[in-house]
Order: sequence, then C-alpha cells, then structure tokens
Amino acid sequence: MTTERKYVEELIEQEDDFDRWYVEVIQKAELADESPVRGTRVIRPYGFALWENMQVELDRRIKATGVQNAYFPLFIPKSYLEREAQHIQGFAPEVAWVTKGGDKELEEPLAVRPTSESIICPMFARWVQSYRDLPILINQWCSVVRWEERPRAFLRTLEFLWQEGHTVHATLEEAEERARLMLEVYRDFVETELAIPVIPGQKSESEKFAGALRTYTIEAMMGGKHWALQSATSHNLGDHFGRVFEITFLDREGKRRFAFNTSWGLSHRTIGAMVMVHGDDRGLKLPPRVAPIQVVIVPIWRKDEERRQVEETVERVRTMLRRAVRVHADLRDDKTPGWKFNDWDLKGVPIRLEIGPRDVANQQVTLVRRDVLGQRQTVPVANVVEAVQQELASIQDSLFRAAREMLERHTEEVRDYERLKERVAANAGFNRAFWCGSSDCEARVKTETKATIRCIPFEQPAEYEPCLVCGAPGRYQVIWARAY
RNA sequence: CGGGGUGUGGCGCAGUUGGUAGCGCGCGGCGUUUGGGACGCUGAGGCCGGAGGUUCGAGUCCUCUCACCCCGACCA
Repeated sequence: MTTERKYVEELIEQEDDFDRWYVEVIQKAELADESPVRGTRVIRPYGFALWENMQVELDRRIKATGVQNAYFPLFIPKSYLEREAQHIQGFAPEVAWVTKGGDKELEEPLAVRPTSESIICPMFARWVQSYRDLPILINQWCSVVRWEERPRAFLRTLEFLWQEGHTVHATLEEAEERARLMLEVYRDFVETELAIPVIPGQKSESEKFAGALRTYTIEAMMGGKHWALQSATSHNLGDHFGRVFEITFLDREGKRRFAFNTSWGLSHRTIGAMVMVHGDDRGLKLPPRVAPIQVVIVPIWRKDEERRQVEETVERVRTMLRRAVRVHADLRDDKTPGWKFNDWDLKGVPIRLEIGPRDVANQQVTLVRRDVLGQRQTVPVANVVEAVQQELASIQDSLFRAAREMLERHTEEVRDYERLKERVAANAGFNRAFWCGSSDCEARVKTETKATIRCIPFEQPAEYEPCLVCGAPGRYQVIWARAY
C-alpha cells in the first residue's frame, strides 16, 4: 500500500472512506467544483465535456425512436403544479418557489420546475384535437431544481442537468410500449456507452413516480459500499395527467377520449455512477466511448535537441490520431512526465502514449492503458491509429466486464430475513428475495434495515417461494438494497 | 429538525499559561531538471467566519451570531 500511496498521495483510498474518496476524486479530477450555494455545484469544462459526449449519444438514440427536441419554460404556475394531486404531494417538499419579480410580489407563485409534466401537459392539451395528432413525442434537455436536504455531487444536487421526455398517446397500450421502449434505450445507453451493467425492472407502488401508473427503472450497483443507484426511469402515466389537464381527442368513431402519457428521464447523476463504478485508488477510469480525452500524449525529453525531435513526433502522431479519436498532447514544460502520468491517471484518460528519445529513435510510441497500469507496450508509429482504436474498444469492454463481475459477486439470493439484515448492515450488495407484494412488508424492511426495493426485475424466476418477511406466498422476486 | 464537528494566505494545517501570525503544498521569477508526482535560490499573498465584550494588549478568554461538513430524520 505504501508504494501505491506514493502515486497519488493526495487522494484518499477507497477502502478508507469511499464517500470521501468520491468527493475528492470529483474535485481533484476537475469534474466539478463547489459553489456558493449549498447543494449546487459548478460543472467544470472536463466534467461538462463528459456530459456533452453523453448527450450526443443519448440524444441520437432518443431521436432514432421518432422523438423531437423542444424546450419548455423553467417556471410553472403554482396552480398548474397542483392539478395532479399525487404529483404535487410527491414534489411539494422540494419545490423552489419564485414569489417576487423585481420588487413586485407575484399574484401567483411560480415553481421552478422540479420536472415538467405540469407545464408540458397543458400544451399537449392545446395541440391535441384528433387521433391524427397522436402520438406526440417530445424531449427536452434542461436543468431542474429539487430542494434536497442532503446533496451529493452529481447524485443529488439542488439543480441538476437531465433530459426529460414526454409523450402523448391514444391508448394505454401505446403508452406502455413507449415507456418500455425508452427504458430499453436507457439500458442500452448506460451499458454500451457508460460501461455500467444495470438491472431493468419495475418500481414498487411506494417507490414509483408521483402521479404515475407504473414506473420502470434501471438500477446499477456502485463500487465501495455496493449501494444501488437508480440510473434512469421511465413512467407510464396512464391517463392521470390526461384527465387533469384535459388532453382529449376525437377517435376514429368521433368519440372524445382522454389521452395517455409517458415521461422518462436520465440525469447527470450517471456521471456519478461512472465515477463510483469504474474508479480506483488512482482516480477516475472513464469509459472510452464518452471520455473527453481518449488518448493523451506525454512527451519526454532531457535536452533541447531531444525536445525538438520528440515534439515533432508528438505532433505527427497527434495529427494521425486526431481524425479517429479525441487526442490531447500534454506539452506543458513546467510538469515532469511522472507528474503528468499521475495527473492523467487521476482524470481517467483511457490511453496514454509516451513518446521519448527511445521511441523517436525506433519510430514507435509507448502505449499504457489506464485500466491495466504498469503494462507498457510499444507500437510502431505507422500502426498507432489502429492500435489505439483496438485498445479503446478493449478498455470499454473490460470496464463493462469488471463492473458486471462486481454486480454478480455482490448479489445474493436471500431466503432468510436475518441474512438480509446482516447483508444490508455489512454493505454486502444486492439481495434477491421473494416478496408477497404487501407494502407493510416493504415498509418494515425499510425501517429495520434501511434497504428498499430497488426494482422488481423484468427477469423473474419460473417458480415463487414464500415472502422473505411474512412467509405469505411470494408474488415477485425483487432486489433489496440500500440506495444513494 | 435532533446529535457531533470545523471555520487562520488558493488548498491542507500549526499557533503553548493572552504579547501583534507561521509551516507544507500551490503560485510568480531565475537556474538546474524531466521514462511514475524533481531540486536550489528568490518573491508575492492573511484586517485569523462575523458582531459585541473582558484586557494596557485577543487567532487565543467570554457572550451572541453566521456558514459549512459529518451522523441521524427526510429524499423517486
């Protein structure tokens, strides 16, 4: 450990205090910084570049399902937010209100959107007249505000970045299909781009979105304490919002009907997920597909003459790579190579290329992978593009495998309530167990262990055993875990 | 809202029984260095969270207050 500690002396080790490691690594890798308002964070250029790369990939997938982007106002009149009773009940405690415009008291307070159903649905009501107008498929990229008691960088901040999709349909079946489709989009995005395996499933009644008929979720396991993180949700809102906002249309038979809605969102908390799932004692490990810098080139020289030759080769390699990957040449002359190695390890850049006099002489570069530090390989300059692309794909793959292995290793089928208590107390991970479906059993476990039902996985066993808590016939196999 | 803790250069901290503020890192300059966080010299930077009080004198003692952090409660 002492030799390890030498590399990044200022970063606490995960094992010592995972939560503090999380805070420190975000700060030191320059993903985000503190801001004057408690619970808000500045997202720095490196962190924002990561989010932008994520946006591009997710946006593409969303649009591929026929959705269009739009933008709705930040402010929602109080009366609008209050129309769906469960919706406002769920969000009331964490809504931020604007009551004054300049010096003038507003006639009606405006909510800063905690989510936009209640401002989008009234617009849907205006736009929908006939079954021919349906479906409407809208997405917006924006930030929302929820006045949380205990903020955590990226995972739970007062203001956070996300996309929220909102759709209207003629039938419940169509809404259901859309809700499930978008969850599948999220699953694919999170697993493919972020290299995080997830468990798709349905939320229990007590955990579902305020105002929804059904909520679907993808749940991921974080490193360290092996807690769960709800990584995205998709809701079938039924006709709850259709009725209160009077989104009606004439069907083919000329009959007036209420429309059905869905909404679905993925936020920048998934950045926090990447940090916690892939990171190690040296810092971040960013999945190549979304990493702001995929390859960093570190030049090494002693004399001015060497410097000239090395930088010439660096420039040549950078130009070769630039068309294929996101590459950065670290030409700072006030930092030593060793310092740079540690710095880029901390920032999670997947591949480092070292180019020194030896490499120049042999027309090669030295390639080091962030996920398997210490294993250096040399690559002829002529082959560098191909080699880098191959390694990036391989890193993406191995990050996903490692995360999946962690998920599997820390998941257990639990048949005894005492065992569940033990495992939750020990931060042992996910617990698969049978549940009768009663909210009493659910509440009891939450009170006694702090674990909640993360989801009812879509994948269910062929046969059901008795409820873990009360012994009544089991109706579902669920995942119990503590969550961020 | 309960329990605990911390506020001193950008960051991390020290500051004894009260005597007029210091260390490390970082930052600027110069020189030597550079294959896993180099070194020397030199320089800049602080009304010690805020208000009031005690005192000849307060970073230090007293009172009040503010902010932040941690643990609970709460939170899709």
